[in-house]
Amino acid sequence: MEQPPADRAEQAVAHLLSGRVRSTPARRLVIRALADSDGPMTAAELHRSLHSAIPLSSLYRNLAVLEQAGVLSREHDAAGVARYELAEWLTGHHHHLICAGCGEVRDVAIPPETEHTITSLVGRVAGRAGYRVSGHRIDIEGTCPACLGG
Amino acid sequence: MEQPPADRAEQAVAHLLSGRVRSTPARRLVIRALADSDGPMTAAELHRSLHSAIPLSSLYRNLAVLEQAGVLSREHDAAGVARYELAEWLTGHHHHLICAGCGEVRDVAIPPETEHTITSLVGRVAGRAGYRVSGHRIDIEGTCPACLGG
DNA sequence: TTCCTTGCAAACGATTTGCATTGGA
DNA sequence: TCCAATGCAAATCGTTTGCAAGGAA
Repeated sequence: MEQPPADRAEQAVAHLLSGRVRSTPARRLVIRALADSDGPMTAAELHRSLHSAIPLSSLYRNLAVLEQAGVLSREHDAAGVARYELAEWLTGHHHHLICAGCGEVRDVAIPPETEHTITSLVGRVAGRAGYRVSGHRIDIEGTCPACLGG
Repeated sequence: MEQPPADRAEQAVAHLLSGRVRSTPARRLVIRALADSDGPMTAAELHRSLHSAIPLSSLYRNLAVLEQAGVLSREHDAAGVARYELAEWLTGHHHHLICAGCGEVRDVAIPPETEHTITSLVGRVAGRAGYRVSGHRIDIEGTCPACLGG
């Protein structure tokens, strides 16, 4: 969004090396695929997109390593399947547009002023409940153009 | 939130009957348990809370029926486990406070004016992407009081 | 050498389903 | 009566793990 996918991928790899995490071909492939995607991907989607170059078990193991390294984050979609994307410090803060028809998840950014409003509101509401806030996530549910025109 | 749990449970049962869905003891138990909860519950939590009165397979089947009937909704938590709660037309619109420590999910409401602001903003952002919006969900991630004091 | 990573196959846990039986309207 | 709901056991599917082999530092 703010910067080209290739740069984000580089940053991610650099971050790995700065820790004690190896940069392997498989990991670079995964990072690249996620950097090029316009939304979080499932393990199966990654597997397909990489033409089965990485067996599912290795893929899952690498996803776990990358998640622990802080390079990517995991969530679960409406079907309960895990979806992975680059961590927010790489992609920039954003939210998700989720199609009720086909289930696709697409990144979307909202204006900084509104983000700011939401952030402070969220802090106030959570503080009232005694929580210390670490972040928030907004999922916008709707129907995508493709499913609308069907 | 706006109305006592018992009323919501009654409304839910009435809604079942108004459709072609039977009101069975198991379903009433599930509805009552969810109406009394202050956050979405997993099938395992429901099973435990009902002292195993309903076998897991029947529980899952009833949850599916109730979801299709529009009486409850399903989401998936960070662990990928399904959590069920009464549908919003019964509970009123609300969001979730999620503890990163223990994983508990708690209902939280935010002020109507802010909701309104968010709703219109969300509509604008999604519209720009060609989506027709049907709703939104905000998850506030943080640490609950219990986990903070540990 | 010494770990870390790999790939296969087997194990896992949440959820679903087949089937015979029970029960509500 | 009759279709829907039940309960058990077995199957399913995404995900995880044991283990032996391969690679990088």
